[in-house]
Amino acid sequence: MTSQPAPLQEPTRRERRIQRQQKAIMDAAAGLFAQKGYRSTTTRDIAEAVDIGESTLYGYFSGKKEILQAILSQQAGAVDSLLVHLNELEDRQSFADLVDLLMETILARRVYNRVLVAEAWTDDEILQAYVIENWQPVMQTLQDFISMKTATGVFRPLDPALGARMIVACFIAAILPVLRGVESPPSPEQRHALAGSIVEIISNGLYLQKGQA
Amino acid sequence: MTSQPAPLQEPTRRERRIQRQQKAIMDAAAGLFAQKGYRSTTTRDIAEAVDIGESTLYGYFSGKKEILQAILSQQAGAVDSLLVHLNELEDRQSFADLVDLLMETILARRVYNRVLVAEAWTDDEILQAYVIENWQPVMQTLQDFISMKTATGVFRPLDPALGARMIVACFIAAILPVLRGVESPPSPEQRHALAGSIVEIISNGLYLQKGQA
Amino acid sequence: MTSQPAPLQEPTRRERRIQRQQKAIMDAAAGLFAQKGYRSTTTRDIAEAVDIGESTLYGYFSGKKEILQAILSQQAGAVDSLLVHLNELEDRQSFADLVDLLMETILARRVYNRVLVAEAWTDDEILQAYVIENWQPVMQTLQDFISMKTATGVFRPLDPALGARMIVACFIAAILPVLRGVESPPSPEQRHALAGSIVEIISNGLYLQKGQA
Amino acid sequence: MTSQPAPLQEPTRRERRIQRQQKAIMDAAAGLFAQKGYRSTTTRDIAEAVDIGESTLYGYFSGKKEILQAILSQQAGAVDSLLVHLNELEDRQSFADLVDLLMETILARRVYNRVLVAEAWTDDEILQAYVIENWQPVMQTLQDFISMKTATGVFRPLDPALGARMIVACFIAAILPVLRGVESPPSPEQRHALAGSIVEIISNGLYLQKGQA
DNA sequence: CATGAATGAGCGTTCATTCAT
DNA sequence: AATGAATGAACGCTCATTCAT
Repeated sequence: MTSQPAPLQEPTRRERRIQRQQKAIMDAAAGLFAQKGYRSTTTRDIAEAVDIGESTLYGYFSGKKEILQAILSQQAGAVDSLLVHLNELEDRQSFADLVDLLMETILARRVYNRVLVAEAWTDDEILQAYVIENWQPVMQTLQDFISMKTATGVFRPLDPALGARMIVACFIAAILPVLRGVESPPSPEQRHALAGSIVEIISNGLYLQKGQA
Repeated sequence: MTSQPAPLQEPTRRERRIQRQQKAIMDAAAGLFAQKGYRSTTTRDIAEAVDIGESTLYGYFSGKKEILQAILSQQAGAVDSLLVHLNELEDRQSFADLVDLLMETILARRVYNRVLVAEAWTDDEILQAYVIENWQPVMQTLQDFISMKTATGVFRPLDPALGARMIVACFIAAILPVLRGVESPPSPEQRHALAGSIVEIISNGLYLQKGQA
Repeated sequence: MTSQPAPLQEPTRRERRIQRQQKAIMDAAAGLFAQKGYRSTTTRDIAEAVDIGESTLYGYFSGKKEILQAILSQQAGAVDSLLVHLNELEDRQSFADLVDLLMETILARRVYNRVLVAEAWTDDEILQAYVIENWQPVMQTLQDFISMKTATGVFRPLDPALGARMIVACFIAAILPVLRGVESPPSPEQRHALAGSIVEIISNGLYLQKGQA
Repeated sequence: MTSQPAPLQEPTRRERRIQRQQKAIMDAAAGLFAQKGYRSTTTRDIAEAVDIGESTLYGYFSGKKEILQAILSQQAGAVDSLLVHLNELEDRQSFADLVDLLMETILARRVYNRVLVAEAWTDDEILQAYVIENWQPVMQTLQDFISMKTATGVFRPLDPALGARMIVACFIAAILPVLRGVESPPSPEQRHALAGSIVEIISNGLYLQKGQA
């Protein structure tokens, strides 16, 4: 008895405090991983950045590797939510809005994504589990969209896989310096304009078409 | 005849043997750096890959870091040679040939380039010294080309910097899996066809133009 | 009473434990440095002598070199305190007491001083920073004392610098085997008698003077 | 047959060349050992100083340690020759000449002696084999001399061992900076004058004696 | 729950010595 | 006889992790 309150669902207080601390550790660690790489970042670096004792980290994560995995996992959900919008992609949905959303999604957690790129670049398991696994549905949806457009004579005949890759490449290239950490993220307005330009290029190419004035 | 004194060029025998050994070390190291990252690759790993004693490495390089720098430096010359072709880029020179050459250049040392990307992603000095320094002239030339085409009404009005970035992004995206090490390099024929497709897309876009049939 | 807040001086508990451990490391290291020399003593040797892990050393000193410097620095303060007595050196203060004090001071940290001699013998910076720097004032005071005695006709005419050096040489020679580690240190009584004999010789020489009987 | 000339005593030509090379190595090594210590001097350092290949050293000495021992052994003979003069030490032989000779002997090979002091200070075997072994006869002779003088009423009553140590201490102290390498060696005239001063002090002390004017 | 202290495993590097040429 | 090349052994030091408090 002794007035034990709410024995079942208790994600309250202590639980939240733990999650807040975990997020603080992940943010600090991600910043360091992005700057110096996972391997060159020491647990001492992380602990100092969060201003806690080095061994306190082990109360929130089972080790350095788990901190990395927690950071990498963060992106999975975010990309999933994209699928909803992608599946609705029809003519009435402008490309620009989609690209804008993709860029916004990636930039929202740009530090986490920078870490993801760094690690996936040298680690096959991470590439598979956190990149291919998450982006495969996106690429597939894009390919299906292209196939449909090609079949209906809207798009020129082209390899859907290559087309999908080009689309993604173009908008990622546009934000690469931000992702890499050498440029500031664009304002929503800038980003929107950028998305428009990219879609213009990818849709109609560099060459001026006749009749476009 | 027989008494050829050869007084000048004397990089013979021993010199060549040293350079051969240095290349063997660099190749082995690059493979390991690409797989596990520079930091996670130990000098013991490298020595075992070349099948020499760990301390023998130090007869050819002053340290682990110097091996990395030798690998990174390799690319500088290759990119320089591109500029010659870029500067000749006129109407009569097809885009496709240029893109083909760019891809060939990058893929020729694809393992070295994979290491370069990995390190430049987390190290600002390497990014500056080995990427920006080398690619800036290439990007500038591309921008100038685009500006010229835009001014003469051949290209649509667009930001030359963005256009240049799109061009590079498209062909790099096409070979990214090879660079990353998860796909085999294309045959020259495949590569040539790929270059054609990329140029087609980047030139005229995804949409089928009227009058193109 | 009991509510003593002690707001200022707080080198308590942990601070003292750290200093105790540092001293234990310094003592063990000094013994090894004295026996085998600094260069031939490994950090593993020191750690084993203190019975701690090798890496634990680095929690108390930043490296092997810092352990040496801590040992060398120890003597500075001790020599400084001598100056007080030296400056009071007048007729009423017997030479013997001064020499006794000098010997006691040196022998109190004889192992540290043995290390100091060893390193100063081959390292100019250490010679300057830890020997000349500390002993210069002592030598100067002795020279001033001799000059004064010479001027007043008590001492024979002689080079004060040479005289000072002879004084120091004689008492150091007397304790050299102890400093070197091949003899046990003398008891206070033995040391006192030794000081008397040395002063007798340095004062009146080996020759029996007329009228001394 | 084959006209083999002089099969027995053949310390000619080749033998002498070997000895000349050995001496060159010993001199270079002694200079380095004196500056940086035996342990901190590498075989590469020595080889470079003699301008030969590192492995060539092993044609003249069996290893680094043997070079050191050859250097240390050099002094043995020199000290032995002193004994002849010491044994002739009588009244008619002035102290000053003896001290002058001692100083000259030590300074003649001052670099070798600096190495000897350095190594004997931390190595008991070297102390025994190269210092005590060589200097014991000298000390003994001095003690016998003092005992005789004391018995005949010329010297004051004193411990012969202490007296002998004082004598040696005084003249070594006078040349210590030269031995250490921070002062240039004195000219023969300077050395002679120095010897006179030292003998004056050690004989009659610092105090002005009555009747000495 | 937080942490200072401790540490084993392993890192990059040096060096005296050997050996084929 | 001379040496460039090679290397095992060992060095000083770092760090992710554990544990007593």
